[in-house]
Amino acid sequence: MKKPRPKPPKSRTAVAKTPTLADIAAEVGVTKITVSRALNTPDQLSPATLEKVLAAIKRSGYTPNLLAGSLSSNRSKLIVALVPSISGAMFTATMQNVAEHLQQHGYQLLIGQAGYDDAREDALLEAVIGRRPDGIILTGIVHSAQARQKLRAARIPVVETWDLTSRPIDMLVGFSHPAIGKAAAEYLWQRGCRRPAIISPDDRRARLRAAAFTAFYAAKKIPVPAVEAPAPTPMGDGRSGLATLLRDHPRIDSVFCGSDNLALGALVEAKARGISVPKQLKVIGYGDQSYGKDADPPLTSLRIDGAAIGRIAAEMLMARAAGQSPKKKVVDVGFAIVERASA
Amino acid sequence: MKKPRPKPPKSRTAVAKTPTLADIAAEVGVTKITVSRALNTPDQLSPATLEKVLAAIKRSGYTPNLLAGSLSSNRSKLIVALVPSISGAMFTATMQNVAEHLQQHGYQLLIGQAGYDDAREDALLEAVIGRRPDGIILTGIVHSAQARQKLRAARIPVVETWDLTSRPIDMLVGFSHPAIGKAAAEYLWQRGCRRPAIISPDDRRARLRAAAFTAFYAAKKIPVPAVEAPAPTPMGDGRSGLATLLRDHPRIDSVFCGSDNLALGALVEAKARGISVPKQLKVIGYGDQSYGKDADPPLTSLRIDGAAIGRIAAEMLMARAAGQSPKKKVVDVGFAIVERASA
DNA sequence: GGCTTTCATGTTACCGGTAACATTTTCACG
DNA sequence: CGTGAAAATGTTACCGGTAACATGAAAGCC
Repeated sequence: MKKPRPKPPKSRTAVAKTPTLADIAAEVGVTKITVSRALNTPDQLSPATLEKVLAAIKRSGYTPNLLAGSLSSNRSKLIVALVPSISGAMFTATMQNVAEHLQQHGYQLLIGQAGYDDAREDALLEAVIGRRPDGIILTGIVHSAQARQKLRAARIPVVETWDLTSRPIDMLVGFSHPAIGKAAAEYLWQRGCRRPAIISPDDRRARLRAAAFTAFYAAKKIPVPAVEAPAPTPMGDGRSGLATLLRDHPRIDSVFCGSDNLALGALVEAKARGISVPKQLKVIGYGDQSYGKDADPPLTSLRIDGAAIGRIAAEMLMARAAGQSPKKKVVDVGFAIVERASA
Repeated sequence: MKKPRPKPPKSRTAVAKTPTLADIAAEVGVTKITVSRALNTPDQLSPATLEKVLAAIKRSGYTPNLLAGSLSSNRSKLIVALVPSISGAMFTATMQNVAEHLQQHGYQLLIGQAGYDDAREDALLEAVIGRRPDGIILTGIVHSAQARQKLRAARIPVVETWDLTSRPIDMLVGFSHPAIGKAAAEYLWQRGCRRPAIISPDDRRARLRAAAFTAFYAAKKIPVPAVEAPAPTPMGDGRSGLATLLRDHPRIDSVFCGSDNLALGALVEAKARGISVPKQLKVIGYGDQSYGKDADPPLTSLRIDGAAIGRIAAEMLMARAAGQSPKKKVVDVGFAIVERASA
């Protein structure tokens, strides 16, 4: 049986609200959908109507509620990227490129700071998925099984970056960290270094590089002393890191640094102690930051093409948005050793 | 007259969709609102029901659609911060602090990159407002009249930061750039510098500092040669900047650098030319980045408490969210001169 | 001129949640 | 054991848009 109709509920917002489609429509004397079309598909309207509607929109200072639009259309025109730290200069080029590419397609990029800590990543991912972006770009690969499952269940295109795995959640653009560690080791080995050491950030990817470096020398029965610094590593940690190494292992002849910042700090410390680089000590960095070439001596470093990562990731997402599936779901952008004077 | 009822429209999404509140509710045998309460106000439910619902949620991998929730409740639990560049180390501490504070209150921070270019800021702001965040943090003050009007019309709490104005859109946490330029000039003047120069990024705030610096010396009839570099300024621009200055004005005795990066580059260039710092040339930076103290010589710099800016901005927004209005709508966090060996 | 197309606009339902109020159940207590 | 208050759950409407289909007006065509 029909219940008696409840009395009209009072308006939820007592104060003046921001204008909506309906307000504009009423003012112009058309329906909501016409106003919607004026904004989204203007060539579907007659020039006269279009002009009237746009004028009213302008007059009222109306800003479309994208929450409502996205909910209805199931498209948010929003891509979310998660980075470990917004300060990490490494990812800047990537994000810059992503943002530029997305902009061309009318998409917006928002960046979330995940931290280097895995625990928080899960919570953040949940919140991100909840906002139903049209794509998610992750720095590094996701390790929590639950997070992977949720990402898959959400059916949102995902690009993992800056790392490599044979089983990505969806798509991937990255490179092999172990390959970098090995390349650095080979490079130093060929230049006669027999007593290398490592100064490394404590994040997972840096550890992969360090482990591969150590493994290379271990195969030659050479142990590699190492110190770790909490990411993101400031230059000062490179100074103190080298100081620690020299105290415990005064005869080291080379340092593989897990970031250019650390390498720069090591250079400063070496200079302060009168150790000549590269003669007595070879120093090699990672990241090839722009300041490396201005260091004294100029820094040898491992270069990653972060811009390419961003460009490719964005292209993959845009392809998906257009309904295509990208030719390759996994792209390895590789790396290069930039040889300068420090090693 | 009632039109004939249209035939039931076909489902909009043919493929399997992600689960919704209704799905969970049906599975457990309760209504949507009960499931909603399980997530938002769990102590309103009986323990038995709560457990059943949560189990079903977990089983299904359900992720709440925050678009729908925000639309309905008019609260998004989202704060958006716009920074000129995510690479700018200056804003990192601010964002870090904002993120931490917000997290404690269950809010999420997303960062948008606005660029140093004003034109784009308007478009980005429009998109941001459209997502109806519960607060907006801006780096710098907004200058476009239209953007200011839209921000006001949207009734979203806004905090402008890193600058000062007597007429903020809403709230403000910052400091005076001209005061900094003047302080730097006084500092150098007192140390005997009579032929200063400037290397500055080309963004608006840096120009304010440079202009005040120049004005101080102009009052003493001393012209100040200056070079500009496009923001964000890498260290290399400091090198080339000093080189340019020395070529055109070989007798300068001090440089006020608009960023620590530039100052570091200037130090490198001076050293390369055998110019002794601070004896022949005093160098002063801005930002007091962590690497400044490891420079050779350690860098004198103007320190801004970016962390405090972030903390206060977050507190202001959280106060607003709680329905209070903060005691002070404008906070000047000031600055300090950190004296080291370079000047 | 009548008929088919195309163009411009409207109607209805729905996206997936939450607010506000209503109803039912449970529990304490005289 | 009845009664009133508190606790648990339900009902209805609505947030502000867009999809899909419907309809009326203008235009093309033989």
